Amino acid sequence: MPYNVYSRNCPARLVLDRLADKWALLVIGSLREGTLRFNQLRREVDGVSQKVLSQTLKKLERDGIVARTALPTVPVTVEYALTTLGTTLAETIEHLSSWAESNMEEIQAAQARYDRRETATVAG
Amino acid sequence: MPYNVYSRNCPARLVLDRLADKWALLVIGSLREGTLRFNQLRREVDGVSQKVLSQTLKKLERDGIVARTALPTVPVTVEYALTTLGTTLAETIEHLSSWAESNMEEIQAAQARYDRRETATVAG
DNA sequence: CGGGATCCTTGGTGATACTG
DNA sequence: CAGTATCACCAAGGATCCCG
Repeated sequence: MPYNVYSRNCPARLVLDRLADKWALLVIGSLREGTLRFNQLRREVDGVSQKVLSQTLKKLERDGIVARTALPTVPVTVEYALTTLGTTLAETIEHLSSWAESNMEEIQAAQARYDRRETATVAG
Repeated sequence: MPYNVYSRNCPARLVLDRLADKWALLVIGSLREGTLRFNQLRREVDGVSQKVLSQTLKKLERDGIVARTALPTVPVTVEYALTTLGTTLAETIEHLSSWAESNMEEIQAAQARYDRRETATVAG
């Protein structure tokens, strides 16, 4: 193989880098249920600022993952939806999401164990 | 349902937030092939600083995804490996990774299209 | 309503030096 | 080898204001 995914200049790594974006993941997940407008998305993805949401959507649009449609209403209405490509990605992300849901208890238990060891070390 | 994954205080979202970490993803991917030592990992994950690698490993250890073993050699040898939990996560990430590989060409094409439109708009 | 421009703060990042 | 500590730096992110 010419290069592996972990190499800085591997194209797949570039894609992966972008996917490893908390907000992008959350936006894609939100759009799985259907088309949303800018402020709907903003409310759905709790904690995202307007600036970052705007940036994120622009990137995703550029990547062909999200489609942006501006309706000529007054005031303007802008709709965001997943493209076909985006839908396949959303399914993949869904796996990650459900993994997180299934294993979060185990993770929290591990964290508690780790933290107890930490303080125990300090104490004794 | 009590809350959705996109809510700031949803436990699953907390897990997801952490997973949306480029370096964590890359580290987990690297460990899929087997145990690695600190500097091996550092070489494998191209571009990671030692500070960040250290932080990342500590988080992953806390989450019970990675196991850290210090061998009493001189100088000390520290090995990192995936736990059982980590292995299941690695499989999930693999899906994401292979999605990226399969679709990166389409993404790059979309980007080129987008950029052409951009400059076209500017030009005329 | 959607989103650009601006300012300002935080924290990620790299380089360097040091310890066990 | 496997880190920790420190510093200088820059870019990402939040808050705010404003416009079409």
